[in-house]
Amino acid sequence: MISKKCLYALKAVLALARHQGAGPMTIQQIADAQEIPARFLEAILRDLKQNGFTESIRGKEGGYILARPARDIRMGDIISSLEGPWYAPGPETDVFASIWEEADRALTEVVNQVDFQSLLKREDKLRFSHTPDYSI
Amino acid sequence: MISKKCLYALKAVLALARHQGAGPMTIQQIADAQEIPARFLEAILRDLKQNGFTESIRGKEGGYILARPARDIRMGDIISSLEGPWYAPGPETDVFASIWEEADRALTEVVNQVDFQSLLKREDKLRFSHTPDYSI
DNA sequence: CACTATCCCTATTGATTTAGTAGAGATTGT
DNA sequence: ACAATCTCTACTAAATCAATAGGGATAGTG
Repeated sequence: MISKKCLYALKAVLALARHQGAGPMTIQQIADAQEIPARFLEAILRDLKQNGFTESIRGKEGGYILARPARDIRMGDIISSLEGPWYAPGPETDVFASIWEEADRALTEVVNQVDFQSLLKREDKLRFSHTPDYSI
Repeated sequence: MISKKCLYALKAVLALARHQGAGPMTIQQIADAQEIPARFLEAILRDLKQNGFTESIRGKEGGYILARPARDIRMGDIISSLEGPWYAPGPETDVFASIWEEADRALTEVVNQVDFQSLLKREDKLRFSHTPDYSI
């Protein structure tokens, strides 16, 4: 099962992507926007920073920004940096090994095809289709 | 990460597939063949039975057999019966939901293409290619 | 019938991971 | 100096995982 930590990280990066160009976002802002426990998010953002996805500005007026354009960050990048590999590539060469590898490739291919720019677009479309239309 | 329980289950079914037609295999035999803790395997085989993959014969001369031909049992069947879904299909329709679904499909497709008859074949080939050849 | 090898069921345990929380420190703009 | 921010280490409660334990039920055999 995909961990909450990873889900939170994805949401946080999405929030930062949406905010890109508008200065840094504080942990609290991200936490509020995405309903993530702030103290937990703090640790997650530190991880993301260590992995080169975000940069931080300290002190007053500080916060987090994306280290590169949303277009250049893929879901798969975030996931694989936070989750360990989902199967153990042990030294034993049993029958299953090659299948785990193939499954891993299939999974990776899907999440690597989605960058955060396209996620923003997807989100916009979703919002559009879910917003009730009260006009007459 | 794929659980040991699931790995053990796959190995157990593989052992039963190899033994098919030769009467029931005891828990202990399977445990020995696949290096699985016998008491743990016991619980796993009960699960497999409940899910319709194996049948058991009680009493002396008893043991486990596959409930259907190896050809008709796929890796994916075993996995999805033992592991919960690897992502939580919640009611929230966020941007990620459709991607998790796609990833799930990709994964399922891989493991559903492999049945235990073909695993036996693969294993034979592996053995062949790994057996040192001492002839001169 | 007694015996023994087997599966069957419930409960318990120890280790690890997950999902946070707490408290104090360092940095920066005003 | 002050306040708002990030930074770091440590701690904890709950859940899950990987078994283990102790009987019970069943069936073949002499």
